[in-house]
Amino acid sequence: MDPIQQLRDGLRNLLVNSLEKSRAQGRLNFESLPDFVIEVPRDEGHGDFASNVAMLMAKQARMAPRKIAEAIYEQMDKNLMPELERVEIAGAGFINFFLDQSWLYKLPALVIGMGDRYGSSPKHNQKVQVEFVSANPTGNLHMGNARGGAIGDTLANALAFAGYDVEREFYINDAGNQIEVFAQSLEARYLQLMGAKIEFPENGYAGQDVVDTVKNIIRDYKDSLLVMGSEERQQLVVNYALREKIDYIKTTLNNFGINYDVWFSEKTLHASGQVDKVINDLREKGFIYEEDGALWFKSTLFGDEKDEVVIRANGLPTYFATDIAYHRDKFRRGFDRVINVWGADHHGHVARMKGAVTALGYDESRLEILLMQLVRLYRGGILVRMSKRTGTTVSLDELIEEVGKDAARFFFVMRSPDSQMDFDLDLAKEKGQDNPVYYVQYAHARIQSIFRQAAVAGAEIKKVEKVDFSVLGPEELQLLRKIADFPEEITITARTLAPQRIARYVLDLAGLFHSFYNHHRVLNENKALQDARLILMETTRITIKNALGILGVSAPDQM
RNA sequence: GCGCCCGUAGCUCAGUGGAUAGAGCACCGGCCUCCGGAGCCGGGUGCGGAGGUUCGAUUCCUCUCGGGCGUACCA
Repeated sequence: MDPIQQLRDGLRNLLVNSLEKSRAQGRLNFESLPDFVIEVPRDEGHGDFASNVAMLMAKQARMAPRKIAEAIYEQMDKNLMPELERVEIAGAGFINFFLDQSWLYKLPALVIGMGDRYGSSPKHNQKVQVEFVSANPTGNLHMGNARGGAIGDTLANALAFAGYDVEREFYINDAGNQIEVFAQSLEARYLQLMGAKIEFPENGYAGQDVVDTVKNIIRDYKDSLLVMGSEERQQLVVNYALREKIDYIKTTLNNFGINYDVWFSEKTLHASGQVDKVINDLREKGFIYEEDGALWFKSTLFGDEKDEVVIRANGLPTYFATDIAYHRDKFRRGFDRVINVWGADHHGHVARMKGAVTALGYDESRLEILLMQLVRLYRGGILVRMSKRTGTTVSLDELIEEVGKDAARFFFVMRSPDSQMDFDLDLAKEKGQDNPVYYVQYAHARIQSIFRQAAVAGAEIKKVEKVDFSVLGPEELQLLRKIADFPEEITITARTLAPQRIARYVLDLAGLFHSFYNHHRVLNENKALQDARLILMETTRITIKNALGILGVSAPDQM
């Protein structure tokens, strides 16, 4: 399978074997094996792999790390690892392994054999749900939704590649307070446009998009709503608007490369009685008490700062109550991991949500909440306030139109979710070399161009099994080594929920390619070298394309 | 006040407790008779500050300064 993993396992074996022998001979004293790593050193001069086992062992062995490393070295049975060329002890006590480079020669066949699956791990029968964006269906999608979309979808892709069964879910907030206000706003706009002189609700949705929706309603329903009672009228306009908004959201996210498996309606949680049920269940378990006419959840039991209202004095459930029901529903659907991508403005909700999950009897570590810092929008160097209500900011569909899906997605994911992001609209609108996505896409297009040239020249691309890779030089082997890192890069991304790793990885890989390209010709007189380099190019291309695929960015054949 | 996130090069940002902390942009200088110059090569006295834990701290802990967000019977 994964050749890197095989080598790591081999080296781990070698070390453990040597440690045990040293202990048996009384040269080394230790109770248990430390949790050591076998990593690819940053600096090539430190070998292909390195281990920190000697340093971690120092305390319990009561020996200097370098002494321990020497003891391990002396007991090492190199026959266990035929690829091993030499071992060095370096620095504070690192054990550096230098391998015969021929292990890399097996890689191209693996990559080409797996094709668009290269980088993926075998399925391991674990279900994970990623819920992201879940924007209120009362307005346009803003930059925060866009960032959440790029992050969530990239994570979902990475998790799927890492072997999980992944479900993408959008939670539709189609119930609750903001929907009432939405309905009142729509109704007021309708009546106003029909000539009535009435006040617009003070906290209503004042954006132009509401007016546009109402104009559509008037187109379809004319003045027929004037004779209705207010309740019936509000019902009609809000249902109309929700349909329109959800449709808009679906279309826009689709254009952003995002397709959900499940669109989950908040309303159904109320309708099916699940909200009442979950509050009752928590009450029976003793996590709910009554005060000032409201029902409270004892979130302080779980480390929250204060308890939280679940049923208001007016008898209506809060958003939190609905969310508890929602999360029980998620776990009942059998997910091993439940991942929510939330804006940082919801961070106060994390502790109590986890508390509620614990109270319901689930292990809270199965709920992972990825907090994403908010996006600040700049235009002409000036901060643009984002307000859904007034609609004065750039929406996702406008962004896609201006900078394109590829650039936008790459840009959002490049940054770590927990760092605040300044989005400079003027810069993003510049289609050009400032944007790193072009650097990567260009690498892919260039490789395709080489193949077009090869075809013109009538160059034959040999089967990978018949190619001799020993003609490749250090720069090319470095490229292969980077390609070999890809599967692990994905599993780390899936474990640590750090989608920016994929962007960094593919930038690095493209950089190695461009450097290679400028120093060596693929098509040349030396046929054996040409054969090997053509395969190397295809191997590189597949990896770039797969990485871009995870990011939701296209890999163009020409630009 | 309290809580969460962030302070890394002139700017925007990477960096799963490891060795000499990186990239892009900007700035300066090189590279096309040759597969796409949207490229390559070279040029850098930077981890906000102070303690602590550790063989080893940009990374973990405490305090402190600065920025953002939250602190509703809103979502």
